[in-house]
Amino acid sequence: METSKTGRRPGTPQTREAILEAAVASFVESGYAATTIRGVARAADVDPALVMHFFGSKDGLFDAALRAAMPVQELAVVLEGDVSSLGARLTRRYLEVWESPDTGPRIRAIVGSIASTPTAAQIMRDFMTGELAGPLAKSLPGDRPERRAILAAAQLMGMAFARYLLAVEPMASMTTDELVISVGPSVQRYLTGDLG
Amino acid sequence: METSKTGRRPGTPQTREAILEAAVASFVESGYAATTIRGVARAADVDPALVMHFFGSKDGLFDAALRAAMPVQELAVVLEGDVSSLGARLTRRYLEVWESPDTGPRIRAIVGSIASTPTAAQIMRDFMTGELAGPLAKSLPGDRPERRAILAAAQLMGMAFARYLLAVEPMASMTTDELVISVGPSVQRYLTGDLG
DNA sequence: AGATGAATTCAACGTGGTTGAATAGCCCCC
DNA sequence: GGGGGCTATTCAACCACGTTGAATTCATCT
Repeated sequence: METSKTGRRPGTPQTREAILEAAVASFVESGYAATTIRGVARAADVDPALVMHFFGSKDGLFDAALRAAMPVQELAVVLEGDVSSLGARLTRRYLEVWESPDTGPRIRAIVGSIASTPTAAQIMRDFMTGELAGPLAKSLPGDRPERRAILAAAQLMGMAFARYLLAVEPMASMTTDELVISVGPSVQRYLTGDLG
Repeated sequence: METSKTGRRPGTPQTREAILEAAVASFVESGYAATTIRGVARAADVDPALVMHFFGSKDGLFDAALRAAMPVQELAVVLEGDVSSLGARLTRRYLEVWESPDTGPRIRAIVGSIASTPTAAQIMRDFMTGELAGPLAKSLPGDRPERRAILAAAQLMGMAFARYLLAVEPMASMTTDELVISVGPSVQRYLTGDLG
């Protein structure tokens, strides 16, 4: 007899994971706009409506695909150690996250999609406050630690934005060490210096 | 007789400008994704195909609408005066551009659309190098002026990104003066300080 | 065995960007 | 002063996309 087309497939369904995997790949490689639900469905060998069934909307898919994949990856590990050299350590660690082959592309996909999707801005906001500035503020000795932390985070964002998204020269071709030496002290000033 | 539907309209055609105006308004108010060629055409009381005829594609329309509208607006005016306090002046001027009711929304529209459209990144790159870092580098006394200028520009971008696009706290609710006092010295360090 | 619920597909709708052909007004040249 | 060519303008259509609703099949619980 014919293999049935519609209805539930036999066997244990891990289709949801397959869809997510295909979605992450597409969002990372092609960005939000160029990623289509139909394309993801095709890649996962599945009907487009099934993607909707699981994730509700294209935005929901983006959310599920990239929020889970955000690097909770031990950015806080650099907080241990003396705070007088935290600026350099933090700058270096941050650069590593943007350059790592698995975390970097995802971050770029999220940051690049800000304003096209409402979720992207929310993910980024959650990351900056919850993941970066939050823990950072807790380990700062001076006054107004939240302000210090967010100023440092903003400086790091700007550096990454210019270097990895815009790839503007001569920022893009500086070495990591040069960046740490150049930017680190500014970060350090936000963390422990005089803010007026 | 009937007024003709198709063919050229009588009178001097300044339709192109009307389309551009409608496009700027829509891009600024609604962003790139939510702006539709059909909607712009409707607002300009014109057929969608005419928009294509003039601007080639949605991306071309975006380019024409917002590149021309970018603030060549005297960012270089702050370059006059002593370079020892340039950091503060530049920071203040930059904030003004992002906060001005006519330039601010346009910049936000462009920056927010990066990666959805290839043009947005190009516009932003041109702005950072040609408009900001370029003239800045020429008026710097120290070594590696291009690097100094781009580091300062990146710092300013990060501040604006966190404050105006993400609106992350406590960055969004700081006053302009507080920002100038906090961020100005970091910019100053990039311009004239020791970079290692 | 029957019922319930979840997984899966199909077909369709509406909208959006884009295209190709067609028409109508303007201007230049003989 | 009439004809040819350029440009502005519209119309109709195409195709891909996000999304929806009903239908079907499988797994599981009672």
